[in-house]
Amino acid sequence: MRLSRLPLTTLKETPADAEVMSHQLMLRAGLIRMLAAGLYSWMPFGLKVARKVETIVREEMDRSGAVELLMPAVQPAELWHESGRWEQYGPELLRFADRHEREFCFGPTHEEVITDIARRELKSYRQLPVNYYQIQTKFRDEIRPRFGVMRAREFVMKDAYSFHLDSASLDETYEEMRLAYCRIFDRLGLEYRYVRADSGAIGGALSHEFHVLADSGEDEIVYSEQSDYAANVEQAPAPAPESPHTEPTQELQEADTPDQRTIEEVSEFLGTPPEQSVKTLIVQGEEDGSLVALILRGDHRLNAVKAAKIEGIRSPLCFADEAEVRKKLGCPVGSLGPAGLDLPLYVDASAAVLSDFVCGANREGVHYTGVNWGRDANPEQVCDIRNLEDGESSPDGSGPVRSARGIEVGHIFQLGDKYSQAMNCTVLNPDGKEQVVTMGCYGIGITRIVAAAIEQNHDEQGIIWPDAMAPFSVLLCPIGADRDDTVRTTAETLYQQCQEAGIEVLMDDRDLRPGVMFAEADLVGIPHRVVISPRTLEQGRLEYRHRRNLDEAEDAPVDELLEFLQARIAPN
RNA sequence: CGGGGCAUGGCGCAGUCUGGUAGCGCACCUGCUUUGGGAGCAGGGGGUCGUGGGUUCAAAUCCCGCUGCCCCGACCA
Repeated sequence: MRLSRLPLTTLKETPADAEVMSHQLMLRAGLIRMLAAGLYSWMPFGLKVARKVETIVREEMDRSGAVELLMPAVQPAELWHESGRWEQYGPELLRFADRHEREFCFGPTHEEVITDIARRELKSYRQLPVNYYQIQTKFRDEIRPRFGVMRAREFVMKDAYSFHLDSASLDETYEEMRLAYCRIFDRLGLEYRYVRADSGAIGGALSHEFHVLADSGEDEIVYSEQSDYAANVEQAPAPAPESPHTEPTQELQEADTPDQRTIEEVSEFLGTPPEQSVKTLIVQGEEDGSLVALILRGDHRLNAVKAAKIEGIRSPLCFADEAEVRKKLGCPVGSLGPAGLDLPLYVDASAAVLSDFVCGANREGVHYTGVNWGRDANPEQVCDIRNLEDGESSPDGSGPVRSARGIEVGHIFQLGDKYSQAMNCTVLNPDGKEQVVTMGCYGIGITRIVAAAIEQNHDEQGIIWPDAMAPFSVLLCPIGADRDDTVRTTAETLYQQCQEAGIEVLMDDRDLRPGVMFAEADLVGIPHRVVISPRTLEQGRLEYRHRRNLDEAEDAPVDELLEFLQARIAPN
């Protein structure tokens, strides 16, 4: 393609409302444009990249034996009533009515539709297992779309759904999908981890997430360096406390702590370490209007997912707001503590073994010291409601875990019979009896991968595309082509040659000044750059640089540029 | 949805407090010069100041409503 034919508009300045680097660079490099909150147009360059991702995903899905189909994006409400999700799904589901007042939604996912297809198409166990997939635009009316296409409302997803007679068959396909996902992310050239995950609202038993590692990631994952244990912190069990509960040695005492609210402030003020104190968080209980207290060691962080799974605690976890706490408990949140608090206490195991600890006295500006369980407060339940932290021991006993941030780009689930049961999707088994099928589902966020790849591959100048995702492999930069016939004809010849050889080549034939041309080249991040200029052409050579090492120029031969390039372009 | 902020040409902003002929940088167009890291000079086009109402001789500026967007918390590929 010739850049003169493509109205590429790049931005020198960063749009003010783009927070993360990938969003900034996608806007600056002209990959996407925002239409409304969470809605983006994919401009020619951006679309090319998204298509590259799609192609690799499609190839590996096909290789795994999955079969592609395409379902409607708009789905009738009846199906969602059948599965029960019309009521469950909440405002994230975009609902609307047609001219006949029939209710529909824009599909955020397709379990209902595929299960409907399956129950019509699949009659015999002989047709199983089968794994259907599609690549399609989804819509989820996110509470807060942000980070550009990373968390957009409309996005492209590859979703696959497998059907099985038994769980052994599901296990097999699940493993095949895991391997296919690994091949996909390997081919895309991304650094990723797959982790045990919480299966969340979609339900089912086993679940793994694939995360692209990036500091801007919204998820925290923990992994062992000694074994292949890796998990989303959401569901990684925290280690049981090493030291058992010891007997009290101190009396309960009040300490004035004016204007000291956070654990850090109080610890500093009283001269006690944070791990010798306890923090108290008030959340809604299972019964409407009821409150419960969560107690954690001062230096630990609450794990909302683990907490919400505990009986007696509202799921999803919902914090009581400050005003409510003040009204019902008579003190600000910074002064709460388990001693004398008239709420059920859900105490993290690490907090439950403390003795002589510090906590709020449920009065503004006052804390207790020398607090002890049994004597001063009694747990309703001792449980695991905190995050596993970097450096703590791995749940599989293989040594310490590391923690890292990740962007969730893939998620595979064993669904079991949640949908097939509800929607009566059965086949005849070898005994001639009707049997409810068992299901798996497997998602990849195509458009999110584009953003995730940029988060992982950029520098101050711009994007550095991995070969497999680059909109073009090679960028030809003729310098002074309007003034120098040799440059122009050489560039034209090389462009033709590359095209005939099947190399995806982009020529910047806009006759820009070199500085502008290079700055834009760096911004859009095409991996292989060849400069055609009078200066080097006089000596019968060209200048080659890889986007990743802009400081290292190589001489490239004019006569054998194709061979030169082919040796450097990674096979896909 | 709760809390905070913003809305002035395509982008980034000033002007708003203290009402008085709408401005800067980038981008865009024309010409000349320049040509290996976002050029220089000269000229030019483009804005009902988000929207509806109110106050006033006069509103981007003050008041009220609405809308949109961004940021912080609970959801997800």
